[in-house]
Amino acid sequence: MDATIEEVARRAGVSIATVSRSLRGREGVSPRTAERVRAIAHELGYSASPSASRLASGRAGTVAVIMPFLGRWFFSEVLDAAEPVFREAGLDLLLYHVGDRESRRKYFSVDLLRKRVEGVLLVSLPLTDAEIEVLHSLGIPVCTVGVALEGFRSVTIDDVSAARLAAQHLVNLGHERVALIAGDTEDPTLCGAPRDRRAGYRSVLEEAGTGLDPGLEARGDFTAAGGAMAAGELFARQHPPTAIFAESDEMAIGALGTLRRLGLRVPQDVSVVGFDDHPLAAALELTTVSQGVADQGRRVAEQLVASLTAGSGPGAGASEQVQLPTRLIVRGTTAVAKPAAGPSALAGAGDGKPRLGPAPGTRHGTAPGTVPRRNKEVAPTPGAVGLALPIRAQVTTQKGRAVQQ
Amino acid sequence: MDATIEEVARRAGVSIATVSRSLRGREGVSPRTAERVRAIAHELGYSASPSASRLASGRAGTVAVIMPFLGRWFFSEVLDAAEPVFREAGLDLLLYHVGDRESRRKYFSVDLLRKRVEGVLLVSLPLTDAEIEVLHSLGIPVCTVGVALEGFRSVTIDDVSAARLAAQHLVNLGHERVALIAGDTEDPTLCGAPRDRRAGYRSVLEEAGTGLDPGLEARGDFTAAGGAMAAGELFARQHPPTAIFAESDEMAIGALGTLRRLGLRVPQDVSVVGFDDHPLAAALELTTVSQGVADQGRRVAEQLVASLTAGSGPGAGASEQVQLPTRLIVRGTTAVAKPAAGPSALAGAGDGKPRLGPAPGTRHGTAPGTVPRRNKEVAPTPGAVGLALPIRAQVTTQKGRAVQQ
DNA sequence: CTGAAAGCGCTTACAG
DNA sequence: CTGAAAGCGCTTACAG
Repeated sequence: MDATIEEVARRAGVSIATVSRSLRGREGVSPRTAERVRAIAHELGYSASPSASRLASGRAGTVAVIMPFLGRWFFSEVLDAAEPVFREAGLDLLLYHVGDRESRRKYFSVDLLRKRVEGVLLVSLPLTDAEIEVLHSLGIPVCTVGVALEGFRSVTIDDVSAARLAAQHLVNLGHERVALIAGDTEDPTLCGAPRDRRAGYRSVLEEAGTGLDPGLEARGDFTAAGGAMAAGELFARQHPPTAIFAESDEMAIGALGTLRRLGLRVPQDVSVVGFDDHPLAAALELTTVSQGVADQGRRVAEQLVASLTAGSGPGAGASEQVQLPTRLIVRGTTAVAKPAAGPSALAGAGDGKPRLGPAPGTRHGTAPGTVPRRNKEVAPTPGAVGLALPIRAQVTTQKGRAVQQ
Repeated sequence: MDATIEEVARRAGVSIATVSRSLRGREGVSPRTAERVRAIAHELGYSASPSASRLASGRAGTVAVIMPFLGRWFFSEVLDAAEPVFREAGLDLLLYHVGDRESRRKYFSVDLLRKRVEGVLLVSLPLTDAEIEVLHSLGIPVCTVGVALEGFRSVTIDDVSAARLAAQHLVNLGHERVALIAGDTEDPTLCGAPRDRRAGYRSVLEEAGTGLDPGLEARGDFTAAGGAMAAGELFARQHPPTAIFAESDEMAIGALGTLRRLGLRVPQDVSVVGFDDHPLAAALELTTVSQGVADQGRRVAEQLVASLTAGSGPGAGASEQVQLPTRLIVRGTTAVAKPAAGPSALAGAGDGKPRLGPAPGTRHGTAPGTVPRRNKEVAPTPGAVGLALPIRAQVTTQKGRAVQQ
């Protein structure tokens, strides 16, 4: 089971060069010889030592996937979709989790990557100029997903347009106080998604003429707990919102929990839109913006594999920037704004203090009239177009009415 | 930046042997020399070629993490917790996703693992005897998490006892028709978790004297969509349950969605308990069994690293089986069974047909009196004890009452 | 089509 | 403490 190439060669009565050529399907070996060698290799359970063949050939046969989070849905979904592509291409997948600044410095010191991998897939990781410089100096293909980097191939969505879909949907429903639960937009190490989604949200509100209110923005850190906290803050303020757009489904679901505890009904009292189309969003009937995460993962992996096999051929170094379409999926958490609800409807929470505890005597649920509308309304973004133009998406209700929003 | 050890040696005026020793912190080098060599190596941006040093030393410096799913929460959480342990130990993490039978055969053909990694972490993957045989023949440390394998170290929980916590909780609340949403218990390739959780559930029901009703079990495939389907089936049957225990939070959340669509209130009409303590479970106030997934991931990684560094020392080959404790976390989705509700309460869904559509005029929500009780009631399992004894867990309510259940 | 040989860049006994 | 040299197990020009 632990045979070496020399043993195979001896057993087959050929040179090790011939064994190597036969096993790797090279030209220049007679079919008969090749076949015999393969049979013997199989019989001996031989397989080439990766380190030896890497050292001799100079090819690492490995790609690095670098992610800042492993536990969050977006990231594991990308990994799940990318992995089979690499496997198919015969590439080993070396996983790097860069969390803190410390590990970042370490991984981007070239040492860790150079001589070790022949390609890098960077997932939603924004980098400093110095880090980008390091990646360039690696001299190997680097592809990114979730964030576009100057000079590298990437697969992304248009976060501005995607966020506009969500915000516009709420504005179209008559909401005048639309809140944002943002990811961490302060941290410069975070990637462009939170920045762009916020920009999209703001642009819609500005166009709607409702003006921007800093009191309508809160931070949720892209986690359910963060979303729950953020919703708590929003409804503790002087003028609470009537609708919430959360930059991720996980935050939106956290917000739903808080709303229930506050005794606010969804969507009667408050509408909520998420972002991602997390599997649980469908289960919870959460209206959301689907960004086809699996697609992104698969595409970027294919992009990297292509860069690897293309070698230094024509266009290999070209920084192809693919932008995938997104769409709004209207489910049960959004509804027309109440005629003139005002803060009165929020009596239970409008006392100026966060009220995360339960509100006895109130209920949370989906109103009879709004539940039936499900999963039927989608609005594709321009896709592969990066302009933040006003979205006039085609929305089809279950009854078949086409609506311009 | 691409210096070789020879260049460093020349530059430092020493032999490459000395460079190697200095850089690896070996004994037998004068401090002065070692320091100078390190300085020059750093200046030249030198780092040893992994494949060369692996070939020369025979050590792979890499561990394989093998998982059947990358997208499901349990798996990404384990990965997230295990990764830093390997990084700390200077080990590369090679990720293997074995889904279909095809890729399994491939990965377990020894070739893929041998000569490539020096340790294997198997996540919740049940194996055939042949596959286990292959792992043994690898001759390297193999640790498993989520499932215990004969002859290998492992970190698991007592799934039987853990499931009993959930079922007993429901029985104690007076529920006489407790349903199970199981993972795939038919598939022999699935690991012991679904089998054991079902066993725990059944044992409680048998002890409770309510008897076992096959009509109270449905399959959910460990996904939210599967859980939603399963709940639909359960409530389409002749005698629907009044409580549900789902073998994962994702399935439980899917079930919650279905219940809402059916117009059934949680927990007034139906109680629901999940399994995992998924981050979203807290947000949704889902009563669940916490199994400390991050703990399991960290522990098993440490176990593997220990096996690696212990080498063939005393007890290195011992198959240490660690069993971590679980606990019930009572939140807002479980409540005392209705006095004598019977199928009447389920009028809207008791027509014998799956009724996944919305039920107009009904609401879903958390009752005033039950919401306040949150996150305070926990019941540790015996931990590290594998016996499926009747659980008499200590449960403390928010009001401080101690309850024997 | 086939083989002998150099070489990939390290590590590790073995001498000194 | 230090160095010269063998060797890890392959791949790849280079001859034939």
